[in-house]
Amino acid sequence: MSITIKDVARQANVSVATVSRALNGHENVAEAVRKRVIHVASELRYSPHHAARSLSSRRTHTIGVVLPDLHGEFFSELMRGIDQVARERGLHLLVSSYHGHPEEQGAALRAMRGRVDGLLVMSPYVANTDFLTENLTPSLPAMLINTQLPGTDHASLSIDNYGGARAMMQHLLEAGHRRIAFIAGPEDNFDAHERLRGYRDALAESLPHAPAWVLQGDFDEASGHRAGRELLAAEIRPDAVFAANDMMALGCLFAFNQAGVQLPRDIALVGFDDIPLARYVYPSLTTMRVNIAELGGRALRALLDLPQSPPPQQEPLTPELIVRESSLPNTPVRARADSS
Amino acid sequence: MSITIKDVARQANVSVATVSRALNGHENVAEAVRKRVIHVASELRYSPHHAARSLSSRRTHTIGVVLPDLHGEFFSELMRGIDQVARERGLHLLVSSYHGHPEEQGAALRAMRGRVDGLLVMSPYVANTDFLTENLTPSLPAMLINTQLPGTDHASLSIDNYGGARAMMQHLLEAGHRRIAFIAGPEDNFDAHERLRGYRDALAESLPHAPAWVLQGDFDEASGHRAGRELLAAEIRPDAVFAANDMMALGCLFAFNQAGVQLPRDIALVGFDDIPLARYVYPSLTTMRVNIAELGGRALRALLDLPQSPPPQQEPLTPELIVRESSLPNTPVRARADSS
DNA sequence: CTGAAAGCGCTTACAG
DNA sequence: CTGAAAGCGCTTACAG
Repeated sequence: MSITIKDVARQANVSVATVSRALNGHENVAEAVRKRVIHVASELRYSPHHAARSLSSRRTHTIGVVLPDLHGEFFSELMRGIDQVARERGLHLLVSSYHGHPEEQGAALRAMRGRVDGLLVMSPYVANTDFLTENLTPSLPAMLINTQLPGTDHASLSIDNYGGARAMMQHLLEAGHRRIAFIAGPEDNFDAHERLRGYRDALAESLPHAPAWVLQGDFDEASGHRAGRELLAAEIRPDAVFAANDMMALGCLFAFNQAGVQLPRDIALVGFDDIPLARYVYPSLTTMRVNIAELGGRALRALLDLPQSPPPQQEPLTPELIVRESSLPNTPVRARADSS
Repeated sequence: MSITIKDVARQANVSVATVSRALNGHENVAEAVRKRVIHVASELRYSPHHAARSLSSRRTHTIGVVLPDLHGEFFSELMRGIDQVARERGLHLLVSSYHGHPEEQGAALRAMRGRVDGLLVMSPYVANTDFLTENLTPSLPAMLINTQLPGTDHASLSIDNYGGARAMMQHLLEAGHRRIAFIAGPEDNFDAHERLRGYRDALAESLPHAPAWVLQGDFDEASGHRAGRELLAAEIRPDAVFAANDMMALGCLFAFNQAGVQLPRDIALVGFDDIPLARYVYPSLTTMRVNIAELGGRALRALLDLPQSPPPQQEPLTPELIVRESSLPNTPVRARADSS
């Protein structure tokens, strides 16, 4: 059995109420008593039982984080941002992922009851929002991240994927590219959807007669690699390739490298996200920088402010164009085999 | 106020005890009653209050995971493995990272009290183990991951980094390399330490007169990139470079690519970990595969078995040599600029 | 400034 | 098979 507040009270010769007050920093405790209590508590290695504390205080000091998945560059960065703010505020994180099975979101959300003071939820699915709406209760503050929930005014925070994709297209078009292929993300993914829409709209506006050239990918390197090979096999290759995220862009880049295609001389290539590797590959990758960690951090801060400031729709984060070697127009190609 | 077990009891015309039993699947409930209770519960969207439940049942169905950090390829994979097993067993995960500040581990561990049924702890620091030993109580089962805790018989699971590094050295030596440089990981990191030791020992045994050539890195691409540039500036370049992890190997690879150095013709390059990108870079990277997700999953399974089977020291996971292009001896270098 | 007591929402022997 | 009641370890009005 572990040490409880009673043990501390007995040792310190006070009531449990006083121990509680002393340890929680309430004002109304005599200084000498406080010191004694704190001393005894640390001597006994007492640490309050969290469940008991939160049952009586109605606070858990914990935030629930429900994500589609836990691994990968994106979630990992998101967690970093959330985690950092959580630490600043002394909060714990109860994480739960539903592994790409939207139907399990409901269970994940329900399981959070009585365990968290608030919820951060990301559900980048275009459809299947019922699992969400049905399980978001008004009694538990929740902040949606990158999640589209039509017909509700739920607080949410997202990335301007559409605007970002348009900005990237403008960059490519200004560089003189005309045959621009797009490697799309998963069809049921909201970000992927918006980025594709940005590509299509920008293309239709600038080059009304150019047909959209869209390859299906699913946001991982393998699908980018496949798409890259497919593009190389086309009768007329594209001038430029716009991958809906950096991981696919890298897969595509490696396919091009393997085939001896020179970037950007033969084909320009750009991505979206600005993952850490983007700047290290050769040639370095032009991309739209999305500050994912900031997205997470801001979402948590907004969640904590929620009762006070109820602006439900936050301004979306604007991605920033990062021009690197992979799309530099008319750059002299660097020598690749003439140094030792 | 949200729905409690009392509300369900009232609606279903039974006592709270019966509601509890019905919902928890106990045998001793009349079938008709069980059905009624379940129906009422779902109608009311009742979901048990976790803190209350765990306070009385002494079980939390939650596992605490204390890691140095939450982001990056390694932790992300580790979490994936842990998360998968957690879901199989219906467990939740309370995560906590101490962001590379070992001194905060104690607080993180103590905060887990009354919130978790067990602990998964990773602390890859060579020194500073006091924070750990002082806060690991026998009352809470704990499993150490990749953590060296001298003088205790704590249950732990780790990777055979030393053996892996030796195996890689053997591969390089067999391929005929003699001037082998090593890009080391952080000095206070246990994995880094073991891999360096493997390099040194293998070198000393096979080439007693060859001096060790060690560059300091810190496990990220940037430090690998720096080390790569440093190696290129050496009077006599190495035959082969062994980076203590893949991220550094990639940074080094990009530095070599930028300089026009041909891999593996000019210099062979190998890493450690087998992160997903290793197979996609050009040339693809030879590495030691560490099944990180399995490490996490196995650690959790071992934790759950802990009371029953108390073998404290688990067999370390053996990394597997994955030979790819970056170290293939005498491979014809593929053309890089002759296709269109 | 301090203590006795109620109460948070459950689970679980104990009776019946 | 069911209910009344104790109890889990805290916090917090309420008195004093």
